[in-house]
Amino acid sequence: MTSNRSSATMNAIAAALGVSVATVSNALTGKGRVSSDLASSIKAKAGEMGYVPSQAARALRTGRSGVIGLVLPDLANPLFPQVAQAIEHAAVSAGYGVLIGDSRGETQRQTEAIGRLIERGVDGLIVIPRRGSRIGEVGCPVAVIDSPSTPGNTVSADHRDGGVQMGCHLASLGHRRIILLAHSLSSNVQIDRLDGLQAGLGPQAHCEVLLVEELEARNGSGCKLELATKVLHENFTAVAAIYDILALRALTELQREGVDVPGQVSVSGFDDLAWSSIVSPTLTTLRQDLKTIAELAVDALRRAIEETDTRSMFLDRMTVTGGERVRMELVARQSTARAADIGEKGTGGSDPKSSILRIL
Amino acid sequence: MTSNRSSATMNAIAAALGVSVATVSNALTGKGRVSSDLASSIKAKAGEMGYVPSQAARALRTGRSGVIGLVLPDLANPLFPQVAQAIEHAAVSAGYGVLIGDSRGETQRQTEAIGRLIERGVDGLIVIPRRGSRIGEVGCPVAVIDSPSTPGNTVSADHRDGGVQMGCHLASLGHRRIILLAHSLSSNVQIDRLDGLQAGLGPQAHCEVLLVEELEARNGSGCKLELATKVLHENFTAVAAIYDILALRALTELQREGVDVPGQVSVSGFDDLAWSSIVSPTLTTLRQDLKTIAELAVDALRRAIEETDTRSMFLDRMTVTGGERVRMELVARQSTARAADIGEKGTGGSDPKSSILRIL
DNA sequence: CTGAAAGCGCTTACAG
DNA sequence: CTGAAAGCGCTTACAG
Repeated sequence: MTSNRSSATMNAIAAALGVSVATVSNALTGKGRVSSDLASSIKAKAGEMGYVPSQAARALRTGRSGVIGLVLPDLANPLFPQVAQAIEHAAVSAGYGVLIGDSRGETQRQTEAIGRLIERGVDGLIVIPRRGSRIGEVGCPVAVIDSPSTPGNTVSADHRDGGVQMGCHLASLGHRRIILLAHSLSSNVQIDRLDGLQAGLGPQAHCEVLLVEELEARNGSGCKLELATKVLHENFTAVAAIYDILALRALTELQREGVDVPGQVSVSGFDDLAWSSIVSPTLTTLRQDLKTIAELAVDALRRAIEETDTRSMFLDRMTVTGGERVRMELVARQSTARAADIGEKGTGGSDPKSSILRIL
Repeated sequence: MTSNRSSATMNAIAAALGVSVATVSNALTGKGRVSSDLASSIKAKAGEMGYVPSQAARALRTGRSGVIGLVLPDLANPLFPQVAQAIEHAAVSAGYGVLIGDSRGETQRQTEAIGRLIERGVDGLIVIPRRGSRIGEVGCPVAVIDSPSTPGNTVSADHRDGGVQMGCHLASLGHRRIILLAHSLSSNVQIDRLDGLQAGLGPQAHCEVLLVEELEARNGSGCKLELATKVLHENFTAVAAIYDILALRALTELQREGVDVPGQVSVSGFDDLAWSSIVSPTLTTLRQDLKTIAELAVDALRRAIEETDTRSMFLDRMTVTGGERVRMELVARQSTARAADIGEKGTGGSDPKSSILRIL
């Protein structure tokens, strides 16, 4: 059944009330061409009969499905679900349904997913492109969420500014020798963050960029980062990771080697994943304002969709642009706390090391 | 546009070829009532003209949207994305689109989400119910993924057996005093896992169940678990957490207190989240076979949907049952390794403590 | 303010 | 094997 198995149709309502379907339609959609008395009795009847409009019929007639597609590079990646949740919410609030398409990390699947969603009749698409891929013309409006540095980007967190914030934060805590831990330079997001970090730390800071992709190419995936040695022997006092997963990897590895965080070295991440406030020490990170990003994306898409109807059908280039940047929010937690602050956090009290060793 | 803005219709194809739309339809849907010659030339023409079928028209006519709804308790929860990914894949393979509905952790929203998806015309629903909630009659087929102990459950991982596996694993490593770390007993999944753990550990084991929900009710959310004291003073040798997030919390807290994992205490989780193999030490856990679970759920739903057409429309009770259990797979990693094994893992070599201290 | 009618693009008995 | 026709449930000019 296209809708509820036993749902009444407009025809049934019209028959029950002795009016025409046109009037029922006008009353129910609130176009206002019906006397308010009739309108209310129609609405009452509709409720009573359990009327549920047929989206299929409406879509066929109006050419609008009321559904948008969400294309994600990899649903299993920990940040995207939060994005998906935010977009689902924004879309539902705007009256859209959300059809998902997962690229599972492959560019080709991304193209396939887009194709499938379009065939399903979506009115528009929100795409978080796979690293380094670009979205071509697809014949329907597309809002892209990526990095401000990505051409065609519609909206994204201001990753560079986030980096600047974190850089300033670390600099203000006195850090001068910092390891910048990234995965790969093929991602605009990572480049923006690194760039911001360096800018925020300032010229007097000595930074060393560690690329996990390279390390793993040499030593196998899941290899040690050898951070402890570096920290201890080369006097680095902070590890600024480009996203929380890397921070977690660094944090646990350091702890395992007996290095105290934040006593001997501070650790920070990006994105504020669900567990960031649950690990010990809790992780200093930057939170994306996914709610705002989602709302801006959905809104830009909605406008583009509406414009499509108004404008000529020949207009096939439909990429929504705008390039809005949404500010990230610094969340300072224990992993970058100064010794004096650690006690206040309420969980470091009985930590034997953090109260003895520290370098800042 | 319901589909591609400039897509040809069957009418256009029929006109171009001088045949009837009925024939075009029959040829394109492969119902086989058309001569193979004509069929191929119609298909060729369709391809050439860039024909994309209108899902809306098809849905209106057939009463089937070809879309199923996926209702999740909380997309932001780390396990569900993996589930969503698996279901998206299974559904797409079965020819369905997937509309998402997120309950954001509230039972009421769950009901709303179900309603919205039904109004959008989904053919059926896959629901992962919120803890403790039950899905009432909704007027369309529903497959439930939860715990075998949940009434109306269609398919799920065999959480109890997973617990048994982990229990046996720990017992075989010599553990006799184990802390069982759970969040709450209001979840069937957690109860099943705990139950299995205790069964697997056997009667000679001394288990203590620690409920984080209770702890946090007393000491505030994010409070310390005070595991180190317990482990050190009460001679517990293992912490078996009911899911990976709790294991991570335990692991980092223990490490921070200077307790060596697995040297002094083993830690294990459930679910094999993305970061489980990246933390140090890597986490011993149980992997759900989400691919199989998703396929079984989609398949059960598909059968129920097809049955709906065949059977009387009066049949409104449509909950798909079955109660299949899918075996979980134990993934033994460093966090429960015996000392002799740690060197072999290739990353514990330079760990000063794990090679010195151990209790097993 | 209300209604009759056309039509969105398909599929499906039913004839031929 | 092929086609003419009806109809899925809506919305939207157009008349009245």
